[in-house]
Amino acid sequence: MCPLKKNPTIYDVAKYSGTSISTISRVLNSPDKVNVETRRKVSAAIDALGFVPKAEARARALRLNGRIGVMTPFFTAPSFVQRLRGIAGGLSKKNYDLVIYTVDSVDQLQSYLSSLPLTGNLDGLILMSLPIEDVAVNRLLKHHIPTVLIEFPHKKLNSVEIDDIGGGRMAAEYLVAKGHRRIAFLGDTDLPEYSIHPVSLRLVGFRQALQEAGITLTDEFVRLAPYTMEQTRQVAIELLSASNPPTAVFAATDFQALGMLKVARHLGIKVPEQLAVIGFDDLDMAEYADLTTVRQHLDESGRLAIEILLSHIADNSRPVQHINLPLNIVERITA
Amino acid sequence: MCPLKKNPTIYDVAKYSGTSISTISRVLNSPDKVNVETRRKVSAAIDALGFVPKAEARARALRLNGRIGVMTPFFTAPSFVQRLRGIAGGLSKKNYDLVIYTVDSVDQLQSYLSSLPLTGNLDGLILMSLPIEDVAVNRLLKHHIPTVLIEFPHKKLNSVEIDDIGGGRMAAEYLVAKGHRRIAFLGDTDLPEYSIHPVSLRLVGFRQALQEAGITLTDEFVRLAPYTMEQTRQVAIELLSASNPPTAVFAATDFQALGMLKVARHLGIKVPEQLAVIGFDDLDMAEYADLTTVRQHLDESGRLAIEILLSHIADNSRPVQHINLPLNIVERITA
DNA sequence: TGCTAAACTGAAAGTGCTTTCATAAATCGT
DNA sequence: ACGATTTATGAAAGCACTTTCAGTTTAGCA
Repeated sequence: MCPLKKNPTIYDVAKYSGTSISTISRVLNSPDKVNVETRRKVSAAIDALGFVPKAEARARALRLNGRIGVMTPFFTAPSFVQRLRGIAGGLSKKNYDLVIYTVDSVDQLQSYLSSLPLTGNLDGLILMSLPIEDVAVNRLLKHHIPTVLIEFPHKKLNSVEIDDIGGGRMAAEYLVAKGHRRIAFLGDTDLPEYSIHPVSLRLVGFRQALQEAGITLTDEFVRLAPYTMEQTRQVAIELLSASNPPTAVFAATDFQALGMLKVARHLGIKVPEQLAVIGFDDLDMAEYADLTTVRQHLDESGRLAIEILLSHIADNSRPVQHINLPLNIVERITA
Repeated sequence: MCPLKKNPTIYDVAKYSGTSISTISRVLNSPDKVNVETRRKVSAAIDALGFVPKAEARARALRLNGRIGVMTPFFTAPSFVQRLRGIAGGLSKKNYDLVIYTVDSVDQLQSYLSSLPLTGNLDGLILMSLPIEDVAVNRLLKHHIPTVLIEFPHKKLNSVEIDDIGGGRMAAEYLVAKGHRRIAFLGDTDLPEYSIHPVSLRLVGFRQALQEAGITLTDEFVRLAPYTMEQTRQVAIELLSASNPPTAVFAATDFQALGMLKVARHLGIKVPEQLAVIGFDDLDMAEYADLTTVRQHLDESGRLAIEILLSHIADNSRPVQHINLPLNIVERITA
């Protein structure tokens, strides 16, 4: 009869639609729990009255804001994306907003980390592949923001990690077992300075295991290229067209392994006969390319991260968790 | 005695300072109405407990940072990711929070669309590859939420689109010009029912152009497979191992083109000599695979969407824009 | 000293929404 | 057809604060 009141509340909507406030609340928050017919009536009432739920009241009743933040290096790397997918998947149906903060400098990271906790409108935070200083850790702790780190552990915060050194070793052992002696390493350099460099750890493990097999990794066989297809190709070409090229290459990321494969293809080098290539990550496209690789379950790492986060939001007295995800070699055909 | 509780409220402060919550509230809101001595005690308690009124924090945060929402189909498709990257890039340094909503059913889309404009505190919204009904459009308009649609235009809302039909034509013309007559189409079926299906449009254009070249696309040469590598392979195998296989295939997405290439490789079919493959999208990995493809600039679509959105947020009287992004063929080596 | 106005303060009633719990209705197996 | 579930709904108890209102001090002033 008389729509457009000043500021309709759920009480008004309830009256108008002939239901109760609980029902209104339900159609707003979990529509599937409301009979479709009732839902329709309520929606109509909401529209008719121009009802707008007040975020403040909601946050108060819920004792949380329903927002979880994810900070990630500006996602150029496919692996970040797959992790993000895991996070989004684990969060769907959970009634939390997913707020993405892309970081592209150490300054920005710092400033996010110093202001975000204070604004008090995040219920939890996930840091992907970002290093965090003690000061920032303490700030998060002090403000009781549940936090999960992916790929960059800190003893006081939850984390989901992998054993990069071990992964490097696995790659080395695999190639050695296949009989290779002339083995090269292809890594990237330009993960931005503020970001942890798991690639270096992979190199450490790789070198160790080779050492133990009596093989010395010479400088000539350790190549680093910025994380772009073009630069990777450049380095790959140098490596492969040397006078005495390697018979096997461990690329510290699948992305670079793919670059390597492309170069090999163009140079007419047969894979795996003349050149074995093993990658690291097991990106989606690794399967397409039949790339043998050290698999870390990227999606899973994201999924685990929110699981931990949500459980800590629900009960913030839970002890800190450090989860170590297993690695394994996926043997396809490039090595 | 025991400061640092989880989340101090005014009740805690009241107890700690031996006053009542009303007094705390007054100290916060109108200090001059509180006896200076009491005020001092309360302030001390506030400091000791590290009390931050939640509502205030929220309000401040909401003023300081704007929020842009992006709704996307649950991003399994690489193309969504690349668009998202464009969006994030265009938004960095802009002092807006990026809130991601992943949609995986038509119900969820509806419910987001009916509640987000109201409850979401969003300054603007981008819908990626999602169809939107008139009702929802009107709701957005009514609540003055600037919106940009990507890949699914609506006359009343801003949009960034491409000419899918034209793209299909380009592919056909390209293949015909190369002398092919036996040409097949590989599309996907399982873009979830709620999502627009640009692939069908590509097929329409493709068929048209073939027709004009005097070639009829038979049903046998139109194959649809769900959007997974496995299913795509299955269909590709059927197609290629038929008694009279096609000499060229247009895959409606690069992802499927890659699946096709993989199958061809496994069957020992030479590309492009025995089989030409052309894709659509120009994903990152298309370059790696040397895939000839119809390029749409995915990153750019996201960036443009954000630009339009921000300009409309700044001045909501601007007229609706419909931007049409150009397509072009990137000739690499698979076709 | 007695009486009133001014200055404080706390109890309690909102505020708009969520959620638990109990009840009522509908669906099902047999 | 009948108890057993399952599903849908409403009543009512929070949630973290603000504000009103009445009560208690205190101060002011004959």
